[in-house]
Amino acid sequence: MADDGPLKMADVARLAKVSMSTVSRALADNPLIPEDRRREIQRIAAEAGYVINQSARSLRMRKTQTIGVVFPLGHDVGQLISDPFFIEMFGRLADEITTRGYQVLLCRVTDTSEGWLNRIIQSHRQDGLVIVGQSDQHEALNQAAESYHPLVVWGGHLNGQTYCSVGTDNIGGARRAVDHLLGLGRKRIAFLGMLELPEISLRYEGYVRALRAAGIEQDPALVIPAHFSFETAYEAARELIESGTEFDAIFATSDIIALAAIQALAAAGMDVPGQVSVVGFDDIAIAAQSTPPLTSVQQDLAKGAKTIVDLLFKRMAGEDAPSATLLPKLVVRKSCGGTSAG
Amino acid sequence: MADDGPLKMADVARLAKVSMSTVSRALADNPLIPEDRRREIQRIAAEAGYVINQSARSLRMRKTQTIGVVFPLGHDVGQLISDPFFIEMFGRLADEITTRGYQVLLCRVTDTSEGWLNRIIQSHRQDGLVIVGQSDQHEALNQAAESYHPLVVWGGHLNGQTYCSVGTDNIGGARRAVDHLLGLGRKRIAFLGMLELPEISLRYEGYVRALRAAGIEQDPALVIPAHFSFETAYEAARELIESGTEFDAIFATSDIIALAAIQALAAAGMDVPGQVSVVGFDDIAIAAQSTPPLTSVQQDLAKGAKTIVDLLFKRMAGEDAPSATLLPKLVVRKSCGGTSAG
DNA sequence: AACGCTAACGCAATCGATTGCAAAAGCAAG
DNA sequence: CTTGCTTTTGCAATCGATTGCGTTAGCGTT
Repeated sequence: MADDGPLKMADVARLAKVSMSTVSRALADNPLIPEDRRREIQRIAAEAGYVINQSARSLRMRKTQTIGVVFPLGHDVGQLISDPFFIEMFGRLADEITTRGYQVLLCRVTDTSEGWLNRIIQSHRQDGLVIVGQSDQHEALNQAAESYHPLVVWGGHLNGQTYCSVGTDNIGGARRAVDHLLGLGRKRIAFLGMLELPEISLRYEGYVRALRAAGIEQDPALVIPAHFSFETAYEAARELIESGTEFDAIFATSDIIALAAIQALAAAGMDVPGQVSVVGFDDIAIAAQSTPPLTSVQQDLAKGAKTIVDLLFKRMAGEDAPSATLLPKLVVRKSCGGTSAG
Repeated sequence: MADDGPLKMADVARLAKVSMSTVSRALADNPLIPEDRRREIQRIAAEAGYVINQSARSLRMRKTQTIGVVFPLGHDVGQLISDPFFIEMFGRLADEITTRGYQVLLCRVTDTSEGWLNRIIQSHRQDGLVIVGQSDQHEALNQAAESYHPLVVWGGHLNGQTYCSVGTDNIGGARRAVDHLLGLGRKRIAFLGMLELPEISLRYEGYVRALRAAGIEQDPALVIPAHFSFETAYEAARELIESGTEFDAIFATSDIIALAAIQALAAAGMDVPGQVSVVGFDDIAIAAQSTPPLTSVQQDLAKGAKTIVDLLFKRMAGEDAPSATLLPKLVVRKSCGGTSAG
């Protein structure tokens, strides 16, 4: 019984024959109320099926017990968050956040006009923000971070960056991947990815450095723009193949792009790793299962997510947490030939 | 300038030299305020970087512009939401929800003690709920639906169900899959899945009906409990193989389980589809990419998500939307032999 | 009995918006 | 200049909790 109308705290107070103040304090386990009475009130509230109205609580306390997770997608707007990498990151973040007793609000940004981030921040819907991927919003992030502290970004560490970020050493990871290909004797290495994205441009930097260190001249024809979706990446790879440009290896800036490239190569009758070696980035779960299994630069998402959330909570507590960089690891599988040559 | 302190509506009122009431109405595009004045006030607010505080708004309006998406996971508690099927469903739901101007709150239920659903509902953090998968909470759902209307469940349609659900015809889908295996001449068909979950038990029902219709006696030794995670499913398949029980086909109740089974079979030196045919369920993206490509019962998630959200919004508007069933489709690939025999 | 001190408790203000209702302003007709 | 009507505008109550501060109760001393 008594589960008809939505119960308010005043109702519980009436039931327990005390004031609202006392109920509020009792439910909050405030030691101002003697322990036995606290228990009693909690029991009465639970029995009546009473639950604190979070809207009211949030307003009064000026906190929501909620963390917003944002995927800017300044590029690829309106798309489903489909890349397994993002998805896994989201899952891990959700785990870390809920473990700490907070809720997760997914913010899909559909309107990236001037001030989009400020609009999210000022809505006060969340106590802190995780931004997954800088997209092309570096400047907006810098600006927002100036006055809003509880904010951590997953992405590369860029020049003139004032916000707190957590990310893999993109340059180093790419460098290691390309070095590996070079070690296998590959010389015409194609680069697939969108240079407009900061993280990708860092990977490009690693690619360039590896080539330079090996004394190999880089060929602009080998740098191909490719989005994160399977279809567009497949298309990009197909064009590379049909262009007639010679190449003996592909460094793809995400596993999805790598897998799409392998399919495109197979469709064109080219053997992987016989004719072309392929390396991906992220080391998502499917990488190990594909045919052939994919060599990839592994990002430790579990650790990344934990670091992000740790830093965020520090910042929410007013401390000033610094950015962090994770070390990538090259996982060698069959897609690039020799099991561990080089 | 003027982006230091969090602006309140009263501040905007002062800037615009009108009362708060007028600002509130202007920002809400209330025709009570003449259009030109509305525009003017909106401009002033935007320029000042003002954003409505959602906590306050939610409290007063008794609505949050937020939909909660819940993964009960009564089984497998504490796990990351890792199954690609759930993930894709989440992404599609998020798309449908944000498209309608609502936010998405992910509710990971960590405490399934008595009244967990009521606790979510009464917190008033959301205007409506989508529950993904009944888990083992059929009764709790039935009870909650009695007094809480804006709630739609993804899952099977069960006996004595009073809540609104959207789901694939599980019995029919399973029936079609098993019929296909039978058509290939398979007779010893193993069933991998957790019967405790309502949807899976419906798929079992389809499995049983198919066998019965073919006049084949079912063998309890062929029914193997298997969770949704790759590792546990792999273990389950390995045990089936090592048990020595003879079988020439596997009907897996999810693609992840099917993929794990294929790996386990390969590890045991058994050929798919030569010796054993395998069929999965869901037709997730990887299914087409695996080796061999997986035959699977396709669930149309895009349509499912749209239907769920459509029904939910109808219910939020007070209408009484009925449950819906989607028709599954068997996608035949190489993992079960003949390209389309049967 | 009077006093002092602490432990419990409740009053009422507060968080920041929305909105019913009444007042004010604007305008046309008499 | 009234009167009567419509269009604008603002006052003040409200949503449902939390909490600073003052009051009351309870108990031990002298």
